[in-house]
Amino acid sequence: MSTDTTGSAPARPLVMSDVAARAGVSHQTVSRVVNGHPNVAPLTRARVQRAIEELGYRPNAAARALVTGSSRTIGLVTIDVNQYGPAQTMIGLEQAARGAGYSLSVTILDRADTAAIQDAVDRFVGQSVDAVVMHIADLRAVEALELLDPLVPVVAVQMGGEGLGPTVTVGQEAGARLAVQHLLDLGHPTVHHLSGPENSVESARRLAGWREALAEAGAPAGELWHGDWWPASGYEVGLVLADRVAAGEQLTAVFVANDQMALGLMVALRERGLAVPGDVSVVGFDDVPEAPYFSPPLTTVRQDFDELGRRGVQLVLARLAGADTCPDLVEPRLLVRGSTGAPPG
Amino acid sequence: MSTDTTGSAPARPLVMSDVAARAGVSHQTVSRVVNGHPNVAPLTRARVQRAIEELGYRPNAAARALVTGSSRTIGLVTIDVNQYGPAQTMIGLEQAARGAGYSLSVTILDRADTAAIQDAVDRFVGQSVDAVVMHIADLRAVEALELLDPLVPVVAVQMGGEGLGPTVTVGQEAGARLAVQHLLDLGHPTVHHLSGPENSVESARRLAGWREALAEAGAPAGELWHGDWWPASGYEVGLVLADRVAAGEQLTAVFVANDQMALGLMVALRERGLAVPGDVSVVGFDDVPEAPYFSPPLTTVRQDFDELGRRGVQLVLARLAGADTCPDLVEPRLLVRGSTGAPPG
DNA sequence: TCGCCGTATGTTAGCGCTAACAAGAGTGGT
DNA sequence: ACCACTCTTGTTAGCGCTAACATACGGCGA
Repeated sequence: MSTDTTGSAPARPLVMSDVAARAGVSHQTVSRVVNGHPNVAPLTRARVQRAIEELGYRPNAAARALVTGSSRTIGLVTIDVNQYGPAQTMIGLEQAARGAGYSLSVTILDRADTAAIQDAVDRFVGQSVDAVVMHIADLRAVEALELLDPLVPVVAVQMGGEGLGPTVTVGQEAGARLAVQHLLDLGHPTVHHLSGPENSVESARRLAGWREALAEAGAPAGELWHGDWWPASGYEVGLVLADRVAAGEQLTAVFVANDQMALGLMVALRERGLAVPGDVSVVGFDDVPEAPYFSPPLTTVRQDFDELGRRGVQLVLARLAGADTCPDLVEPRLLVRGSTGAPPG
Repeated sequence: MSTDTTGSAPARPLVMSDVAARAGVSHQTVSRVVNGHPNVAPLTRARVQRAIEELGYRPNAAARALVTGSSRTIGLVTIDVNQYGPAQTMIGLEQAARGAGYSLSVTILDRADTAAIQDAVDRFVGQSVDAVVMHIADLRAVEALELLDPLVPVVAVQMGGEGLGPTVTVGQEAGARLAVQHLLDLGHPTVHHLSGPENSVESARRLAGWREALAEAGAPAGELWHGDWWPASGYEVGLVLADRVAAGEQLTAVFVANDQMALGLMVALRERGLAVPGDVSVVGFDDVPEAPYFSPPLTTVRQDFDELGRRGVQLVLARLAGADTCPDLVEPRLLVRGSTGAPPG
C-alpha cells in the first residue's frame, strides 16, 4: 500500500537513484536502508524510508539476483496437484516460503520422467533459484533425483528418506500400522490391502507398513491389489472383492492406500449388496475434506500436508544456512469414523 | 540432457564467455545463437551450439531479465488450490506457460483480501514478471482488481467479464441453464438452488443463470440456499430439505453450485431415507473426477479447467504482443449420470 | 596537539547479459 | 577497378543493484 503523495501512480519504473535523489543521499545509502544494514544514521534512514514510501519504490529483483547470485526464489517441482495431498502440500510450501521472504516458482510435471525432472531442475538453475523442492513421490523420480548433481540445494518432500539429502515425509509406515492395528483390534482375522501404483513411494511405504503390522501381530498374510489412486480403480477392486465374498470367502477388512480409491471400493461393495462396515470394514489414507461425507463416513489416516510443506521450507532454510539436516518425519493420525466395525458373524 | 564430454559436471556456474572461448567466438555471437538471431553463419552457429551442449550451458535468467526488462515469468495470484477447479486451472496455466517458454511464479492467498492482492501484485512487479494472471473468483477480488493500476498487464481468469481488461471465464450462466433445463425437461415443476458463498463470482453467475432459465421457462421461482463449497454445507442444507419433504412440501429437483456440496446434500438425503433421484433429483457443477463414483453417480456440468488455463496464457501472450482482446468464453457441458430422473408421483 | 579508530556516507567496479554501433569481408553492377 | 551494398562478427556501453574500497568527520587517549 504505497501512499503516493505526488498524485497519480508513476508509469515509469522507479530505480534506486530516484529514491536517492528525493532523499538527498547516494543510491548506496538507499541500498543500505533497503537491506537493513547497520551504520546508517537514524535520521538518514528515516528520510530514505519516507522517500521509498512516497515514491512507492520496490527494488528490482533481477538486478539484485544478478549481483548477489540469489533470487530469493524457491523452485517447486511437483505433479498431480489436482489431488488433495499435493495441492495442500503446495499451499503449505508457498505460504511458508512467502513468510520467509521467498517466492515460489512452480513446475507441474505430467509424468514422473527422468528427462522432465532434469529439465525442470536445469531451468530452475538458470533462474538462479536458491533451492529446489522436489515433491514427486515416484520411484523413478527418486532414481532421477539420486542421479542428479544439481548446482543448487534440493530438498525432497514425501519421497522417502534414504540417501536423498534433506528430506521430509509423513510417516507412511506408521500410518499403515495405525490402520491395520485398528482393524485387528476390532477383531478382524486379517487385513487386506488395496495399494496405489507400483512405482509410488508412498504406496510402497504403506504396503511395507501393512505387511509389518500383520507379521508382528501374527495375523495371516492378506490379499494385495494395486490401483492408480483414482476412484475407478477402487471401484473395480470392490467388484472383485464383492464377488469373492459372495462366493463364501472370508474378506472382512480392507486397508485402502488413499481415500479416493476407498470411495470407489465402498460404492462397488454397496452396489453388490454388501454393507460397510457390516460385511466389510474399510480404512482410507489422507483424510480428504470429503471423507466425513462419504457413506459411510470414512475411517482414515490423516496426513498433515500443511505441516509437511512448512517443514519442507524449514529444511530449505536450514540447508541454505549451512546446517546439516537429518530426515524429518511428520506423524500421521488415525481418525475413526463410520466405515470400520467388528467383523460379521 | 547435456552430454558433458569433459567428464564430471562443472561446479562453477558457466557464463556466456566460457562458451564463447570454447567455440572461438565472441560472447555476443553466443548470445545471438542462444536467442536465435539471423545473420549467424551456419558453421559458426553449429560450433557454438556444440560448445553449449558440451558445457551444459544455460543462460542466466536474472542477467537477461535485467537488460531486457522481461523475466519471461508470469505471476499467478490464486486461492483455494486444494479444490479441484483452481488446481486444474493452475495445471492448465502452468503447462501452457511452460510451453510458451514462460515460467510461473505462484502466490496462493488464504483470503480474497484487497491488501493481500495488492501486495501480491506489487511483489510480482518487483520480480519483473511480464504479466499477472489473477484467478480469484471473489467479488472483493474483482473490486480490488478494478482499483488496481498495476505496472504490468493483468489477465483475469474466471472472475467475470465486465470491465476487467482481458478475461477468460467458463460460461457459468450457460452451465446453469443447461442444468435447469435438463431438470425441467425431466418434468420437474421447478428447480431449487444451493448456491455457493455470496461473494463468489461463480456463485453469482450460476445463480443468475438459474433464475433466468426458470423465468424463461415460466416455471415458478425456486428456493435458494447458500453454502460454502464444502460438503458440510451441502449436508446441512440436505437435512433441511429432507425435513421439508417429509413435511409434505414438493421439492423434487435441486441444482447445486458445485459437486462437493452436491455430495454432502445427497448423503443427507439418503440418511433421511430419501432416494436420489427417486424422490429428489440433484445436479452438480464442475465434474470433479470423483463425481462418477458418488452414489448415485452425479449428473453435473463440466467445466474444462485445462482449457481455461490454456486460454488464460493465450490471452497473456496476445496482450504482450500488443493485441486488443475481448472477453473469452469457454463453454460448459452437461453430463447426465444417475442423480437425475423424473419427479416422483 | 596529534594520531588513531569507529561511524557515516560516497565512489567505483562489476554481476551476465543484450542492444547499438563499428568494422571487416565478400559480391555485384558499372 | 571502384563503390555501394549485404552478411558476419567483434567491441562497447549499460541495465539496477550490491560489495569493496575510499573519504570525511568526530571523539578520545596520550
